[in-house]
Amino acid sequence: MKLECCKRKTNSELKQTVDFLKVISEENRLKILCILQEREMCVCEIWQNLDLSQNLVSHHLKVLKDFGLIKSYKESTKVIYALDHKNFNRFKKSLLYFIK
Amino acid sequence: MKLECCKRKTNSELKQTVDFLKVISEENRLKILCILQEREMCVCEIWQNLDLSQNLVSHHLKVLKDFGLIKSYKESTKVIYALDHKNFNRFKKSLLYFIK
DNA sequence: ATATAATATCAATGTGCATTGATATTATAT
DNA sequence: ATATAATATCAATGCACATTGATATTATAT
Repeated sequence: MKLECCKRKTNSELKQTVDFLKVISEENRLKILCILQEREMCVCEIWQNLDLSQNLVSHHLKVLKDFGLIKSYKESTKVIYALDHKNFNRFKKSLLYFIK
Repeated sequence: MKLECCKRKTNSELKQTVDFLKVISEENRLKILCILQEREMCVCEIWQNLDLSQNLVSHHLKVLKDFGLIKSYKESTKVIYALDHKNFNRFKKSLLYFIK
């Protein structure tokens, strides 16, 4: 019989956790999350803290947003990004179940 | 001026954390770590809990071992793998610094 | 000596995904 | 109307890495 962490039900949660890990295991995305833990920020501010092309920053922000780790709203020409604390905490909690 | 988490010194620790994340963001490797949190095990036992070819199990074990997350010793024809708790905890702690 | 069990290694293939360069969109200011 | 600033999208490229199939190694048992 398989161990608890390899059973079907647990496994689907493990897959979600793996997806979370894949999203945050990219240097610039982890940095962005790190940055947004300070406070919400517009793209240009985030950009200043990284060494990336503008479109690449945009791309990584999209990945994080699509996964639900950050959210955004417009303020005139700027777009402000902020952590989605609720989801972020949910994924962190899930992760800690697998790496106790 | 860049934020704390984007400064040079912090950044090198962030890179290590990213490498850790890359290693554990593979479904089967995360499972293996999960399994070995129960107790140490030989390859064939680990194998029974996964749905992988033998050589692929071997490959993932090597990745985990090279990175220092697990260690092994021989017992006649078998090879027993165990968590390297010290390193594992070190990386977990590092990770939690970036995703508070 | 030979066979078998347990594990590791190696070369080849395929794929996901970060990166790049160019262009589009949206909103404000003149 | 036009220009500029801020951000997003798109197509193309390249690379890291998981996967596969075949073979090698190591130790025990007969």
